[in-house]
Amino acid sequence: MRLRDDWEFRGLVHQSTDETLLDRLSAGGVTAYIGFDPTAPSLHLGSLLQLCNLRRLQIAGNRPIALAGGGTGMIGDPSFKASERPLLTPEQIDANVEGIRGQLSRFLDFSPSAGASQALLLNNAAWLTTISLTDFLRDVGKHFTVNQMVAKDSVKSRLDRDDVGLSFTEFTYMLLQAYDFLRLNIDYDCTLQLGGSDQWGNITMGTELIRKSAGRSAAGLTSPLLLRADGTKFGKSESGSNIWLDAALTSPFEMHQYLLNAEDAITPTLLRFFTFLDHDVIAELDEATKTAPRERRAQRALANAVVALVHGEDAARGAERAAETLFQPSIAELDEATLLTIVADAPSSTISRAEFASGVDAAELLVRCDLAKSKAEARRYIEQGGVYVNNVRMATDESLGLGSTLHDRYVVLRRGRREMHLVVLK
RNA sequence: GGGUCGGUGCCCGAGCGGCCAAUGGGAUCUGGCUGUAAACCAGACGGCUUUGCCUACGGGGGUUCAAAUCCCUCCCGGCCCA
Repeated sequence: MRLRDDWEFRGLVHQSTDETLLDRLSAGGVTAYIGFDPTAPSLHLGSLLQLCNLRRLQIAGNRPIALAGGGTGMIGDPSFKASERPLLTPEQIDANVEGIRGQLSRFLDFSPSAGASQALLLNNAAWLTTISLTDFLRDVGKHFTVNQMVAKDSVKSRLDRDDVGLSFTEFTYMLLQAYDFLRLNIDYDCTLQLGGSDQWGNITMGTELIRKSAGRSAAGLTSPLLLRADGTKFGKSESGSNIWLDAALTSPFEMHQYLLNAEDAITPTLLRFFTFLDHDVIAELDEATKTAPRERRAQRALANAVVALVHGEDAARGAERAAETLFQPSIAELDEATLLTIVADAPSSTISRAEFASGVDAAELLVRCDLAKSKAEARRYIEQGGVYVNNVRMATDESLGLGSTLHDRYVVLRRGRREMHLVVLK
């Protein structure tokens, strides 16, 4: 399958500097890069599309460069941000870059056996923290006017606000990114930068700098922003926190659940962006959502594919098995072996048998299991009928004891429609 | 440095001496309807040893029986001037 056909089918292109770009990528041999901000120790679902795109490029025979923003991270990208970013310390940034490094290898082939399309991981701290200010201003700054910089959509909203403002430091960011592209173009023959649509302004600054200062041509390509039906960004959990790619921060089970609950309207797009499934499979799944939405076949396929991609096949199977077991209405009739298989994959915690036998305050247990932030909140959930023990709604005056266990060892707690937790007596 | 406006709960934003844990909107959560969707409807939404108590309206100090509300001072931000 030619890359061009695949990208068009999946709707991966939002803006492009060059009509022939997809054909050149289809032919292979292009070096392209995407930058990743080291603002956190892990990448999250919001970065997944860019990771997949680099992978797609590599599969088609191009050379992908993942650029960790160890230098730009010192400044902070103001693009479409409502307020000034807090500065990270160099130590934090270094630690974050290291965390991201490990995750990239799941998506890209960094081994020499990949030949000309061997992936590269670079850190722009290498050149950004060493260039002198006067060199930078003469070599980069001279090519741009403040007039055009001020006119960028990405900073316009900040300049128009009457409550926040934009620091000179962040204003400079677009020049730093342009310089990255120039360096990669000269040192690695990198001729393409990809990114989300919010990066368009920064990317074109780069192509312009390359043209003006090196007399070479380079291209830019952005992908559409992934929005949910209500216009909010995809990738945040319901409570607003990120879905991380690091299993220690977001368990495979949680990620699986998040995707399994994707709304119908956005699922076709997610399948195209985040999976490598064949076009006819995707078309079938689209159809399944229309004809038999309650089966959620598309969501299941999506959750399995993404968790497998990020955490491996075993993790995907474990998460699916745990979900099937826990959400079974007749959970009380399950045999012990089945429960035992999901302990590792489901969110779970242990409590001493003696403590549980003497009676545990339900509100306190909910807090301990992370199903409630405070006892007041836990009590509220119980009062509102939002707490289930072994999938049976809990009464306000009910207390928990050995009588609540399954096989004398397990208690399945649920808060609301879908927050599950397995308590194991030890 | 000067002038001026501002800093309120997750976010936006009212309040401008007591009736304020603080109107309203958004977000979130729970319930109903469903498919562990969406939309819609209803309710909840600082904490605790919960008829009460504690902590909160940028930080600290003060006035007062009583302060988010008044005064002093410091910190932070916007705009204008130098």
